[in-house]
Amino acid sequence: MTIKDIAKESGFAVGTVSRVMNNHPDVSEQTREKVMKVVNKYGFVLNVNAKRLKMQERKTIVIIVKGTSSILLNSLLERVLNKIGSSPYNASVIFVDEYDNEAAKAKTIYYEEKPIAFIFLGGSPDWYKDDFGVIAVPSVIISSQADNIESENLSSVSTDDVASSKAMAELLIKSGHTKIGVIGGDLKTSEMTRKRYKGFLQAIEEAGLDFDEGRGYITAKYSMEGGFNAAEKILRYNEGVTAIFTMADVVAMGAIRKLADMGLSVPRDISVTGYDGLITSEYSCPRLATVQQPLDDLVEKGFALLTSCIEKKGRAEHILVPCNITKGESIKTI
Amino acid sequence: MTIKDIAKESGFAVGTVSRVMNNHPDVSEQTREKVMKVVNKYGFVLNVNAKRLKMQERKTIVIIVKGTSSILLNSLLERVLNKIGSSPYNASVIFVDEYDNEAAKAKTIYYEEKPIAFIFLGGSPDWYKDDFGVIAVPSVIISSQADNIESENLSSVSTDDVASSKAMAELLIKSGHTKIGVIGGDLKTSEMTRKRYKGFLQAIEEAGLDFDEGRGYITAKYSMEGGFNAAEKILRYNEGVTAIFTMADVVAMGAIRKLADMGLSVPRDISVTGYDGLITSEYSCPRLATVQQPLDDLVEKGFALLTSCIEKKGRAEHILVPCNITKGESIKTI
DNA sequence: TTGTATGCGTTATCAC
DNA sequence: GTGATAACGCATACAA
Repeated sequence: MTIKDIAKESGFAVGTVSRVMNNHPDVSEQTREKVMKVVNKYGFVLNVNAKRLKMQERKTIVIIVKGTSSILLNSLLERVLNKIGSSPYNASVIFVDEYDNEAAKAKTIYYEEKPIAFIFLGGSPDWYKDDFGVIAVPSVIISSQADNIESENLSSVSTDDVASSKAMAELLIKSGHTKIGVIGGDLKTSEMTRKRYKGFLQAIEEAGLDFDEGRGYITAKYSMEGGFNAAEKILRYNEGVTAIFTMADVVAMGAIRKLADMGLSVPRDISVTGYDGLITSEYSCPRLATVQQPLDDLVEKGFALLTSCIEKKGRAEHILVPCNITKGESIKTI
Repeated sequence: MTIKDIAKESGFAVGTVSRVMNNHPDVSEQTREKVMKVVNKYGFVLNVNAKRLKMQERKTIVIIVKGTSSILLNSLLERVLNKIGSSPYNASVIFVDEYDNEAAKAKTIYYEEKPIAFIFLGGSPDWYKDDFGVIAVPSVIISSQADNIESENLSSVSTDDVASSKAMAELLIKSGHTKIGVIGGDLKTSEMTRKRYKGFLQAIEEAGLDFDEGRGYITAKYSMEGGFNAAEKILRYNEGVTAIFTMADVVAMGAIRKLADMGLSVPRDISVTGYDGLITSEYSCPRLATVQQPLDDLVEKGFALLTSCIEKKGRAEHILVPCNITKGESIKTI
């Protein structure tokens, strides 16, 4: 069933049918009706491949999500899809593996699909240095900073990891904690981890506290399992710690679970902080002290930036949005 | 940049370039190398639209996910994408809104994209009755049962909700609970909810217990918030309940949070059961008694069924896979 | 082994 | 307002 068949059956030419299908104004109401009757009769839909080939269509925004298992990224994705749904563009979602190079993947897609723009959800700006060069369409990284990449096309909207992390550490310090352990990501590979660590260290330093970078920092995967395994090490290597600063809510939850297994109650025996502000953090027992990622704001600003780059040829920008600290119930004042 | 350009620069004809690009055997090694050199020079990639138009390509499996916010569905999606990644097919992911008619959406996509198959993640078999008729490609619903739809193309792989639910209720009863409240979904719209309720009622009946269907069943959204709001009602309407049977882990978690706010500790003061076996249930405090959905098995069988339908023209089937009950720590023996 | 020519289904540019 | 026709970029049957 092609436009040709519709033309034949309705008695008009293909050009006319095409005009009807695309709602062109220069076709008589009578003709439109006749054609539509045949179209509806067969439930005919235009062949998108032919259409796209012909139109060199560029209406698709490709969303590249780093890993499917992150609750945070899925929340962002949900919002982004909503945004795109009520825009003239359409979305194509690609999931790349946790440890894959998403910029290289984007490059392939860039050539193959010729999207009008890219949205990256999560991801490591480090990749982009090498691979982003050829991508000549507006792109935005949401939730990771990319101000160290000098590309005319790549924007980023993120929270200020250093400042937020520092604020959370300060809350811990203000609550009387002086011996704090940290469970974070891999400092070698994750820029985000480095930033959050930096903020933490700034707070420690400004408060004049001690921190043993060798023993006080435990590297873990950003997962419940990661937090679970790391919690024990924190206690073993750091006698007298009264608080654990983690770099993700999931890590905090894993840690809290492990502590409970060790007979330690949060916050009675030890305090724990999270990061991200997942919905779960509001319902966990205890409610988590966490850095609230402003998801709506992030997506709102990111999408606005992207469309401005697409339509008005605006320049790429790097925006930082502020975070709120949620105190929760997982910090004890001592 | 088209194959024409590559042809011109490499000194061969478009046909030859095409054959090189598609790894046809009947092209000399020398020619292949020369062509590839030019291809690599520009990072040239074939235009997928032209290619698909020409080949009438049907290699795409469309995955329709019901809502982005379900952790369970995202876990399934992750596994399905992995499966497809190591198959000759490629995936296209579509998210439909929680309350949308996914079968109608599938119908549109069916006409537009002409996929070779559909995979539905979650969803309400009810829709399919009306809208599935026209979809003449193999499809499988994973995690929801569809044995009441008589379509030659629609398979389903799911757990036996009635049996699993019954087993969970029996565990509760065996632990000494006789007055149990239920927090479930909307019985009017959700077949899954009806099945889980049916299993629960069977256990109650076989044990000769009483259950007040009017006051004992509280309808809630499948979310933490839903469970949070419903928990209080359960207690208010049912004096002396010692256990709450919920139909999802997220609901259980919301309920547990509410109970904690009311000064009630699980399982000391009241027992709570979940359903789904989310990773979170293993790390929550307390660990949740839950029905473990065998995600790997579900996806494995679903994909096998689908490919058999695609390739060997096997018939659609409705498979039930068994669930395991995880006891967790949220049930008190009384 | 390689080159040439045709058509996939659509849109847009002409004519009429 | 409508009809004819030339592309869009590719794969392939056929010719060389």
